[in-house]
Amino acid sequence: MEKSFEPAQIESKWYERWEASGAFQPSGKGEPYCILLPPPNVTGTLHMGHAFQQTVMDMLVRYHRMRGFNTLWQVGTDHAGIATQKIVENQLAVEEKTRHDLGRDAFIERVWTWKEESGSTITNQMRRIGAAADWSRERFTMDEGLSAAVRKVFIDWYRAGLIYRGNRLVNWDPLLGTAVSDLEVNNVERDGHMWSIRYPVAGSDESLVVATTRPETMLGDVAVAVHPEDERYAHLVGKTLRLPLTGREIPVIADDYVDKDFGTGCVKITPAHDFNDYAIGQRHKLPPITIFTLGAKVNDNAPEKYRGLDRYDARKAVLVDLEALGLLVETKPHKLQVPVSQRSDAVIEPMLTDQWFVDLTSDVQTDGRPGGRKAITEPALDAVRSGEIKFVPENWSTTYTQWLDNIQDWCISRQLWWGHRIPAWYDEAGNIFVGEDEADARASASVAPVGTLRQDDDVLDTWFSSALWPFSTLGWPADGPVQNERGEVVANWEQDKIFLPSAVLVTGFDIIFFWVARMVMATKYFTGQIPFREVYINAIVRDAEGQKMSKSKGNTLDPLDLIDGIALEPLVEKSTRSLLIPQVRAKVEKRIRKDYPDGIPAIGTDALRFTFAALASYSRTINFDIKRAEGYKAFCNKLWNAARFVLMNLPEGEIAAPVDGPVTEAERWIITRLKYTLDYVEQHFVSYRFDQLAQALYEFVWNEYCDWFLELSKPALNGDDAAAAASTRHTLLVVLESVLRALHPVIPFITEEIWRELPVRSSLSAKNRPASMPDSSKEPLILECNYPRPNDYVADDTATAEIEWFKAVLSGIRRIRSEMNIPPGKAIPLLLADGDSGDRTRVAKFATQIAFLARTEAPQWIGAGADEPAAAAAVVGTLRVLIPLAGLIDLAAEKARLAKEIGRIEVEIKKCEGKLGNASFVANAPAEVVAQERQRINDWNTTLGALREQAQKLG
RNA sequence: GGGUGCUUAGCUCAGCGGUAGAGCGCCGCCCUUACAAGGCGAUGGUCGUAGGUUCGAUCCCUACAGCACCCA
Repeated sequence: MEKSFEPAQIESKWYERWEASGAFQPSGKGEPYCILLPPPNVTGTLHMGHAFQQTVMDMLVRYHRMRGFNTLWQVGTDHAGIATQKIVENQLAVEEKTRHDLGRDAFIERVWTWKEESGSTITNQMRRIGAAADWSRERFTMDEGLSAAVRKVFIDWYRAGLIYRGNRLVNWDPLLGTAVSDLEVNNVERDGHMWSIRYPVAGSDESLVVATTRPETMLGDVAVAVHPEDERYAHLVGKTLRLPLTGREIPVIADDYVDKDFGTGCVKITPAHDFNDYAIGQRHKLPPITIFTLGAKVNDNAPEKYRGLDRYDARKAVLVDLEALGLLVETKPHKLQVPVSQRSDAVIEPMLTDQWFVDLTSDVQTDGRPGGRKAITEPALDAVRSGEIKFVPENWSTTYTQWLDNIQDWCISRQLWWGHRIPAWYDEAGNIFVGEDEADARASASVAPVGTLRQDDDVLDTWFSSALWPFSTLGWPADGPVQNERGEVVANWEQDKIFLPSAVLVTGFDIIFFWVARMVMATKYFTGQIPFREVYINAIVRDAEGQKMSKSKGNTLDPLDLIDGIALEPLVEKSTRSLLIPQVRAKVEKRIRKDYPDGIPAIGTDALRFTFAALASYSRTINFDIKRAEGYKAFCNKLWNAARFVLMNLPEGEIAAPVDGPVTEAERWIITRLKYTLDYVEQHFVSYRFDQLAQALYEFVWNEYCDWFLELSKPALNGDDAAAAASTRHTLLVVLESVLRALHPVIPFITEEIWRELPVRSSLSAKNRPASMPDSSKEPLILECNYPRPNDYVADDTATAEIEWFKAVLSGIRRIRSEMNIPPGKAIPLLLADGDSGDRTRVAKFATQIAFLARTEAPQWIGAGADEPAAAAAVVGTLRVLIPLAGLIDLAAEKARLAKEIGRIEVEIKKCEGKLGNASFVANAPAEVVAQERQRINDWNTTLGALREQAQKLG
């Protein structure tokens, strides 16, 4: 083995071997365990959030595979309708073309080409993370099979009356020219103005003043509303206003939506461009007036002079004209919430358009069939409320249920070309025909079409197809094998439906609505099953200061840069490449030069994964500190070197197990510790506490195996007791081999690499080979081994007590050495006084180890009453461990050290006495707590006695 | 306005009704034959504030403050 851990060398060779072994595919044996990968955008790249999430999934998948489950990690990508279309449109823009220049078919052809070019980027990056996924079943939401599922769901829901087409107010992105979901809209606080405008009452000298942040929309006003109990305006309700600039007459209406105390208490109502106003308009049966085109320019419903103006130019023109008329009462600065499209950053314009919706809100249809709330929404709510689906951490279920309780119908149509085209046709009379294809649509119709049929131009929301992921990827709705475009079988519902429900969904909280809820709806409706039993909501990865990672801040990290390392200049270049604003570029460059003056060191995949695990508590954010990752690279190196030590000390050939079990206490102790560690690990896998899991293994490897067992093995290996030496060699190997398997799900590469170096053909490893791999001629892989279980190991509490005693003695001597500045290499005399018979036995047993590890001469007992030289002392129970002062130690310093220790213990004793002296404590506290307190005070008093005796001896 | 979190060592975070912890950093001594990406040792916190419950509160309850995020 190399002298130190070199991640790049070992990572490169294992992934292909693993994949080629077939172990990533379901074994066909054991209980099914399935994880669905949240499909990333096909043209995306891997970011820290993906890397974290995928590490979590991979740990679970590898662990359960080693535990003998029939494991499937279902992977794939989604077509990301808007994002992908926009990328290709941007490419066309460079050629000074639009998608309309190409036409629909040629454009879609071009998107496919781009998908073929860039679609494997993210899946290849996943392989670098070590993702043990079944690539032979990789799917894409636009695959023929998944598209068939989309069509079937649309048609079935339509025929069940649960999908409808309607003219509704939707969030319209005027830049992209499509409706977007309310989930794709961010409300952003912006500085704006509040304008007060006077509306004259018709046939009177009176007037009203309305306040608005969007004065241009007055062109579409249909009313002014006041609160029904607002006395100031009661006499005007029912009267008519003359709408300035248009000359139209509009009524004053009363509606308790209005807040009397906000502004003037009068609200202009523009139903065609505001969601609240739309609702009021419907209540009062006021037809909306649309005043904008789909490109957010003023349309022909407005007075001629404003027509064709962009909405913001129209605002200026309206204000100028109102001012001229003396109707602009006030202008003041105002902070307002502006709806912004996540996809284009354009300000959303609510628009009345024809769209397709999934009904999620009606209880009963007019013909008596169940409405969407009963058929789709409530089953999805019940799945979580009943506990059938559990969120981890649990409180996210509140987020889920509250959203579903207040859900709106789902607008599923998008005015895009890239996506699943809606399987609906219109005849010349406007009748709708829905079906698999035109023929099916005709055949299923109850009326004869008038003239020719024309297919709907729109496509479905990408999330519509993602909602079907839990069952469409398993082959539904076909009932036999499903092939991909290369003719390979990728799914077979008949067999694969055993993977539904999947075990756990690992995903971010930000898509609980987008995706999680919709998967539950669709899966419940179409299969009658829940899509997954648990939902683990992973934390959001932020930078070391807790800031959100963003390219314009320059605090993003590319997981591959952490794995491979990157020099400063290339890092600056790639971080600023896509930034167009010079000030932002300069800021980002400055930050990167400050944060990473030497670039980013290569820490390797294993250390990155361990870091993610160690940070994965139930907290909702994790702050990624590169320093922490470097620490875990050191851990990998520690493990590596421990393995080197073990291998250096192993003989050639078979390593036989000692016939009567481990010979030494140290061996029985480390095996006990291993057993308990594995017990914790098992619990932490169940509770998804990867931080505690990582910590338990970290502490075992470093603080127990390396710090104590390896050190204790040195005197044993070099000692005279041949049986102890042989047994110790075996235990060194057994524990190392076990802990490698235990660590494999977290750090797969290094564990596979070291494991291969072990004498795997020995009886030791053969017994851990799973039944599924009986072929001994095949090169064994750790990833196919059984996961170590607590019951594979025997606890020995007596041995543990012995070693704890030994550690206390050794730590006492070390403390004296360190505090008295005795050089570590210098051998010192060691005397022992007092103590009981147990101490005598233990000293005899551990004499060699103590002398070796503490660098002392052989221990000498001082008889009771005999003269003692002045010495520094460590106290273990009643035993005094003495280092003579002569020539080594400063008497005054030792006295001061003792006094400090005595003081500390006196404080502890006072605390105990305080508790035990309190009658109500003794009366009310549980008996074992009182007993524990009595034990403590005894122990402290024993130690105190020994320390005082020692202080007295020093004079 | 509704909801959900968070506040513990210099930093990042665990923890928990009964002796306050880890990693990193800092300080001291060591290149001791697995590992200087290391070893040994030390320092460091009245657990956001104020009340309450309790024999006992960092932990449970209430209020408040500050900081995040989600929804309207």
